[in-house]
Amino acid sequence: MTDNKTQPRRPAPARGRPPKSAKGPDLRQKILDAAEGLFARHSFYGVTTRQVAFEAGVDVALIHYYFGAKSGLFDAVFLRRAEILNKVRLDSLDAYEKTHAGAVTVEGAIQAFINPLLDISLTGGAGWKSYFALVAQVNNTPAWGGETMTRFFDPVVQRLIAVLRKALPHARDEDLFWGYQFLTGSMMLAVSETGRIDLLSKGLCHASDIAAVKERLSAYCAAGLLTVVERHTPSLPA
Amino acid sequence: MTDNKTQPRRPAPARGRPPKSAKGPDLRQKILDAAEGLFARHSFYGVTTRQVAFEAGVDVALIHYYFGAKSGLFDAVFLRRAEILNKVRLDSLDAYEKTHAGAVTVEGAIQAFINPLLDISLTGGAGWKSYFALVAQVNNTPAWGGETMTRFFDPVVQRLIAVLRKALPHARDEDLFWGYQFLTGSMMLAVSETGRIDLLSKGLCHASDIAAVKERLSAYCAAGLLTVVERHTPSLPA
DNA sequence: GTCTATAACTGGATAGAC
DNA sequence: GTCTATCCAGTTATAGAC
Repeated sequence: MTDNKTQPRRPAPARGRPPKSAKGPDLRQKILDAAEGLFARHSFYGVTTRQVAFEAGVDVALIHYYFGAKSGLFDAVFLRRAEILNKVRLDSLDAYEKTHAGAVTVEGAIQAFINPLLDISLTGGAGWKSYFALVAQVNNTPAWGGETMTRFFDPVVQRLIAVLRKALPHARDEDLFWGYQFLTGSMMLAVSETGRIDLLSKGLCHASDIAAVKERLSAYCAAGLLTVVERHTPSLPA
Repeated sequence: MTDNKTQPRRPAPARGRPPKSAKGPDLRQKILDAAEGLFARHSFYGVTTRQVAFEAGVDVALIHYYFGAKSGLFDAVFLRRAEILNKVRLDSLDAYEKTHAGAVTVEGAIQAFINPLLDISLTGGAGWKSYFALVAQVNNTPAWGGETMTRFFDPVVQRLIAVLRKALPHARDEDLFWGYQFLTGSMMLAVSETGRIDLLSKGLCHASDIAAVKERLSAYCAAGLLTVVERHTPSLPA
């Protein structure tokens, strides 16, 4: 978001977590949870602060107290899990590179990038599922999607590209970037669980079946990337 | 859309095109054009009917006269090009099957499905670009995206699946459906041109470069699908 | 920190003149 | 068909009491 025309006018009373009072339910988190679910389903403009307040069991004014303008709430929702997700994925890529030094494969690198996300979707609960749906939505928003995705997630992606370069030293960068673009499109649509595949397959497949995605997605992307790269470097050494 | 709680109350005075008066600019189309661009960039709730009216150079009341409620306008935008697109793609798949009877390949089928869309994006102008961005956005909307995509585009997709079955007679349907799911995620993100790849690649690649997509996407998806299918049917005949 | 009350405004929609 | 004028429900946001 970072909507330039609606800055929070309050002096941002609570940066980070609520200063004192480790009070039970932690209303700040409840607001974020409610907002996350609603934004994921109905987009930024499709949700009112009142709905968020109602869903969180909280007064409307409290939202402004904690987050300033509505766009501040959105940013907070987006940032909260981005930090966790980035750390998990960077660690995964680091670990893969360390344990496979000199024997880095395309599929291995892609798995190290994709699987942490799918594992979180499998075990992280409803909050994470909403979050992924939200990211998928932002990913496909021309107005500010490209910029937001870049701002929050670029470091991990650059890290993935770097590992892929080791696996494919003769690949052209254009092919790696386009390959990543295709990958992220598939991955984000899969974790946003829109239910389309249920309808399309007449109940044979389920969008919520992330295990089925995990079984297939990295093989799919790895084979695709390899083919694209090979078309441009016909005689692959090694 | 098909928002159940806000039905157009007017008796839908103009179904199809404005009855008489083949008057120059055709305001109905101008409204649709304006709405298409705005919805694509800012989503349904992010656009007001007043904005649409302003952009179209038309009075707000006229929008309600032609389309009833706001959701009616959205549906009209979505439907207008869906009909054209479906026809083009069905024809393309038919033509491919006829000219390659008995020698249907995965990549050929996928090209027959993807390329008409990419060609339209390449030559169809700004309206079509907006339309694809809009479809991409709907595709990733959990609330009604799955249902809407199914309603408008299922026949073509089922047709693609049928052709793929001929190319891969031993493939399991689950793999074909998941393969399609991955394909549509990549394709729709590519044609929504969010500009992310420009930032990510620091200017090396351009989201608007649909020719680059066309060079790579069908090879990518075909290789991916083939790999997924093969993993489950190790000894491929033919 | 939390809630009440309300200001200030924007939104969709329509009646009725032309 | 198109525009003027307007209704009014619902929105963000805040001031100020507790």
